[in-house]
Amino acid sequence: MIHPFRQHIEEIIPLTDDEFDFILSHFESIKKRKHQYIVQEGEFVNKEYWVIKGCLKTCFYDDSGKEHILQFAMENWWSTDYESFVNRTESKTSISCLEDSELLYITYENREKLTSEMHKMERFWAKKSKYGRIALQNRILSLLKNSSKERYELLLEQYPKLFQRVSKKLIAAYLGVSRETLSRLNS
Amino acid sequence: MIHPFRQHIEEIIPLTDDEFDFILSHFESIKKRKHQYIVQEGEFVNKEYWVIKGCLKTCFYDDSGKEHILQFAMENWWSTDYESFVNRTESKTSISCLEDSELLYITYENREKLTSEMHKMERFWAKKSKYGRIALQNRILSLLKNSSKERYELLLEQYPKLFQRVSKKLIAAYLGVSRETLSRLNS
DNA sequence: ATTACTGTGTGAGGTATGTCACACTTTAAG
DNA sequence: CTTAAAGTGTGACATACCTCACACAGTAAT
Repeated sequence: MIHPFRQHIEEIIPLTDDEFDFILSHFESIKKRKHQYIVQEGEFVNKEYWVIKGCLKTCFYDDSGKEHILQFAMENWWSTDYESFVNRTESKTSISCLEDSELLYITYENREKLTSEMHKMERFWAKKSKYGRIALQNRILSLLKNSSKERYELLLEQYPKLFQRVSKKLIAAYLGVSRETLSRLNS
Repeated sequence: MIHPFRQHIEEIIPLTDDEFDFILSHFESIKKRKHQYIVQEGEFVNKEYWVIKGCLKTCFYDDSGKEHILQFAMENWWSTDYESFVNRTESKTSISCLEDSELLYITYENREKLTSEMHKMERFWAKKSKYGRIALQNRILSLLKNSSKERYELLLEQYPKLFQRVSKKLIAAYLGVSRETLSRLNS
């Protein structure tokens, strides 16, 4: 059976067996239990994670202590505090497990090494970065132009599986409304 | 005098004279007047622009016809409908000039060509893409966690020049509030 | 100079959303 | 099994923000 991570990379760049083994040798795997943290606010993050199995949330808090969600990550998604990872600054967000999770991760140093040793991976990450940027841009568009109800429906349409795995409170924190308002959107 | 575009690239990657000339040969320049469009919604965008002089807005409209602003671009900033440019899809946004403007642009084909011919530029764009992603991420963080007043103050702090060149109506459309509300924030 | 257009501030009133409170159910922990 | 904790829905009320209206200043076009 083909490794799900290989399948993920090959959606963008075809690989030989040797190339995949070489890539994989730069990663480690790790298991984490529900409620455990992968990244804590204020840390210097030097790993980027890929979800083999499980579900993560990237969250942050406003001055009144209210939680907001930047991103969920389910199977085949990447997660890290991107700003901290790229700029070597303190993380503004925390990442934790919503379920018991199995992850691959690559350190900053290994990512740099792999980027320079293997041009295919430089191209892979460049593509990923482009797509990530487009997704974020569309989220901003949606935050500005759509009502809460519309944002709720768009999310439901795009990621129906999320609603079976994640509490409404967290969905609300992602959409930018209170859980009470989210609850009343259906009526 | 050093070309401002060279200076811009050299903030990330040092260049020889020949390298810069080679890069520049892939670009064209163009002048546009205030109110003219660079990109219109629905078009397939195949150019990426760099502002030598002037000011652009990237805007889009909700169902009620209200204008929202995704991005401003002043001197030394890049602008295009990134999704359309990367994915070869129809643009969701329009880009137009807020002042008479002077621009450099590169076509999609030339960008691909330059990326493959010159590894330094592949790295330059990869870096730019990373930074762009971080900026967008921070905008989402701000939209979720900060009040309108806080967003206003953060923008004023980060881009004071913008307020001397752009109407409050457009600032409001960028921040995601009505111009009336923006006007009342100061009191 | 005249006219139109755009930008800006401010009042009045409506609406969407937030906050607090409580009830009840479901899930997790000892 | 028992108890605590988290998730969910709903009512009552407060509030931030939107919309519409109007006034007036500044700018551009004829």
